[in-house]
Amino acid sequence: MSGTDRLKGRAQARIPDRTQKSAIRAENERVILKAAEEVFAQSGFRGATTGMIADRAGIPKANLHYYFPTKEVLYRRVVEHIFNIWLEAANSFDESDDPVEALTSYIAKKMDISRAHPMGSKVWANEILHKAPVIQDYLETTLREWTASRVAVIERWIASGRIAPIDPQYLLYMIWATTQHYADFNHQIDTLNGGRPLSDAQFEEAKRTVTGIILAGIGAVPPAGLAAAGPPRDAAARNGAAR
Amino acid sequence: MSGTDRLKGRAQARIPDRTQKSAIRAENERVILKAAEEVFAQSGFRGATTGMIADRAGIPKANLHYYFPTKEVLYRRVVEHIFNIWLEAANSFDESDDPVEALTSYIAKKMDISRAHPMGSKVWANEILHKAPVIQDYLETTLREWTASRVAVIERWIASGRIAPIDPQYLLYMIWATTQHYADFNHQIDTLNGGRPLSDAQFEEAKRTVTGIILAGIGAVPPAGLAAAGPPRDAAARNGAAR
DNA sequence: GCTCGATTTGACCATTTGGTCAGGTTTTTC
DNA sequence: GAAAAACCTGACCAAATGGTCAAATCGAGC
Repeated sequence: MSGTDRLKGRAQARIPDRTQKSAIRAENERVILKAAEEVFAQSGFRGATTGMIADRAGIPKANLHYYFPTKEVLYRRVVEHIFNIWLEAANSFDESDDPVEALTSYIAKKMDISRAHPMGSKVWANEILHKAPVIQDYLETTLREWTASRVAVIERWIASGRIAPIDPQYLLYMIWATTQHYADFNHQIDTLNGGRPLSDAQFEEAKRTVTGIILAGIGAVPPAGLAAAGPPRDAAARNGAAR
Repeated sequence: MSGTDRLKGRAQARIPDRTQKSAIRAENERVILKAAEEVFAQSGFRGATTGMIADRAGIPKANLHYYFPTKEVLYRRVVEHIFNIWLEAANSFDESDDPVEALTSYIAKKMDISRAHPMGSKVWANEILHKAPVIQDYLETTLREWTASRVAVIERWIASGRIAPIDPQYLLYMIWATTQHYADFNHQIDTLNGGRPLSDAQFEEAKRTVTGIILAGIGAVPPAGLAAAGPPRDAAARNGAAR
């Protein structure tokens, strides 16, 4: 489980330094990784068997082991994939220096990821739940740096009086928790929604609600529906429409 | 995994109807359940082995199977235990009909549970992540009813203008997600906190931040630190302050 | 201090599972 | 078009694991 030691397997050294992998290999790896993501999400690292993954990918187990020497290597690849998607979303945080715009776009992006990649998010959640045996190094480097720099951004917002003085760290956790909840706990959400997944409209409403509560919660914008006395556009419009 | 069929095992019928179980049995079950909660939280249902649980409980594996015939029975007992704690917290939602008081106390209670029972929360998260193979029935009955009734309460708050018109369902999800995050993702939080767990003071700050953002977010209270100028209540004052 | 049910446990078993391997087939390269 | 490399796969193996069992020990009531 250490993850630092590698290349002890035999197949590893067989790949020279060529950057170009054959089309067959690329396609098969893609199929296997997709299957692996689903099975790992559904069953966890331990619960997933290479047999299950191979079946779902439509290939014999021995073939899977031809491309990925061990279950652990395969799992690590899946987790790295998720983390890259997560990082991509992270960029939308910097789209603007305005808190309303930046947070709106970041939250929307994270919500969209939860909807588009629920499996990946679950794998990530599982990994953290089990103390990140495979990706602890990412947490301590990339994630730590990203978080620190965004905390700084939020602190500037506070200093310039654009949002209320809340602790940035806990605001970020709140955003992460809330957005990922729609992926990780989607089974619970579906069950409470009468056993059906949220419709597109419902999901958009959830997104609006989440964004609205957070923005209003940090004083970046007035709470929806209240403050109706003000000017025509902005909050007043939301009053009647919502719900 | 269905959960509806039981009593097919042989050991089940051995327990008559007596309500009183021997002191030895009670104590051993307690120790085993505690160990099981930790191991299931750390490794998931599949990743946990009865051997690991027995070791942690300090008894031979065969002895564990004397008290709990199968791993599944043991797991179910653990999950039921968590669910009961969760339900207990749920009551604090009804402590007051005032949104500020009710939500403050509910959020505080849920945060405290995350801190006091992180293992239990993780087991629950794991269970939902894997589509609730064991507790689907709870989701469809108790949880569904509880949620519906609290949605109604929140709707009354909205109707009487005490909070902004947000969708109650998504507010609840937000509270659940955020509070449970401190248990389920505590490893990530610890890592971002320099590898150390949150101190009591930090945790209280987190609790305040979460409560503050949510209450302000739904317009139950002005955002901390802002809106200090205007009239005491009335959201209109917040309008200009923001942004 | 005897009896009988409750408890304890080492040894054991069947199944599952990650991973290997030898030998075959296909694709690429020259 | 043939040699080399890449790819494929049925059969197999050692280790791990959930669960069983028979025999031993303990404990409360008489």
